[in-house]
Amino acid sequence: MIERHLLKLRLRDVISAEEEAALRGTIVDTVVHAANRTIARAGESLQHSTLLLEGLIGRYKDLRGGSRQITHLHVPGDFADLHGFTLKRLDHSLLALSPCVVARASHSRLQEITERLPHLTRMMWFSTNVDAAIHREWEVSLGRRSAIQRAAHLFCELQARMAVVGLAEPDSYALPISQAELAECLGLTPVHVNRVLRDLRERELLEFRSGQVLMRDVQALKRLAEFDPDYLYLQPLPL
Amino acid sequence: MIERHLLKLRLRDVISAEEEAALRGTIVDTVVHAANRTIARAGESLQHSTLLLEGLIGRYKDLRGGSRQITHLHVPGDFADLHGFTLKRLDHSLLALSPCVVARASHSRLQEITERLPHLTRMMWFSTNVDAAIHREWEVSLGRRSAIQRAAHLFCELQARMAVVGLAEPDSYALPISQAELAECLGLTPVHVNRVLRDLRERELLEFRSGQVLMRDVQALKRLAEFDPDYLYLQPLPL
DNA sequence: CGGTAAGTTGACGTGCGTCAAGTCTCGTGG
DNA sequence: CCACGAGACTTGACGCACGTCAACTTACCG
Repeated sequence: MIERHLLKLRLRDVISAEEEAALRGTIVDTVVHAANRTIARAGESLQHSTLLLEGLIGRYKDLRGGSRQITHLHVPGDFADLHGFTLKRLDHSLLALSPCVVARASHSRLQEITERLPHLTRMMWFSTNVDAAIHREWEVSLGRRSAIQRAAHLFCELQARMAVVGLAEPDSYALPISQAELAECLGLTPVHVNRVLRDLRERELLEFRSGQVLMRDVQALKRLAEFDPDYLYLQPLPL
Repeated sequence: MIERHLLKLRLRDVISAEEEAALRGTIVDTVVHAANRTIARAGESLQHSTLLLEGLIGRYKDLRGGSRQITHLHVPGDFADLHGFTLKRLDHSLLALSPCVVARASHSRLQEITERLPHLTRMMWFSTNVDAAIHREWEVSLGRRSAIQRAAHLFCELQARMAVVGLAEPDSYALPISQAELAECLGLTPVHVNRVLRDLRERELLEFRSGQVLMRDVQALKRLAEFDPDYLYLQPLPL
């Protein structure tokens, strides 16, 4: 159930059997969400954190005027709102971008972990800090990169993150998301995203069709995006 | 020394005398940095976290081509890189935007806190999660708000955060930063920031001159920015 | 009083937004 | 099997917010 999450944690540091059991013990149930459903709304107070098992989840914030910005994409194995454990209410909403299966981790059991298992607590803290590092990289994209670089960077990031949990080939992966939703990640309009995708296709860098990403020239794509995976913290370093 | 940091924490929850002492005990020394000096460079491994006592610090990332994006501004009382405790190396650099006084908190003593003081550990975790919430709001600004809204939003955010640590009046505060650095926060060029500031001035919303912010019409400014301080988590909620 | 960095302004260019009219895809019901 | 509708995608024409370039002013400091 939480195997993919453990894969990610163990990339960083050793997780003992006791820690693994404690983590498994936080899960109280499993829920299925249909595509395009809001899973949690900004401002709600929380009793659980959402661990994504299957599908794609986006964190987003609405603006007056009806537009919205997706601030983070979650792949299977990610906690979508582990930060909700200390924040108690969310400043953003959660959206199922595709049909999703999620496990729900009880905050009271997470609290017990923080009382008894300092090392595992540091690992959970670490997870939320990596999320923040991803936010920073998205700020750089939104603030300083051109539309095509932004798109290329996002595709590179998702390949790297999906690969960790066994969901990506070196040059392809499933990304069940519409161009309009991509636009909400990239701070662009759907029309311009469409043009950027055509551009990437015509340059023979990448194709994105019917929820499938095919990287035709991984090296050139990473060069265009200035992609450096260091900010994902995928190397071992004991806590 | 760490009074301003305690002010922020105590806005959220009670800090016991033992916890306060432990926090004070993490500080090993105090360092002064001149303006425009890089305090820590992306990629370096860390033994300390930086608590800002006086001045302004920015987190930034460099891009090929020489431009850079500032992803977060720190005011006195903030840890600029508490996340460095679990990340072990930074994905961004730290820049003293004005002359700064910082206290350095030893990671080994922070580690002891995580072993002995679960509640204080949750408070520190909370702090880094608020930083992430601020990153999200900046993503919204960079992705979806116009230049003038972005600027207005940043000025509102900094007023709220400075006020918490006693460094802002309801309508004014010191912000020792150049227009070029503002541009690096806002994802704009210095030239355009200059025009936006003139626009804000001519609309009689806000003046920014010689490092001083004067909000001439706070209500209208917040309306323009769509500023809602919920994402700063300034209300009490026990952990 | 001269040098340097910060701020200001105007003329002009362009990347992305807007608007509008398609086409393509696919699920549903006749 | 086809008709239909709805949503996703595509494309072209045009507009504008912000970028670029360059000249100038102001503030500050030695």
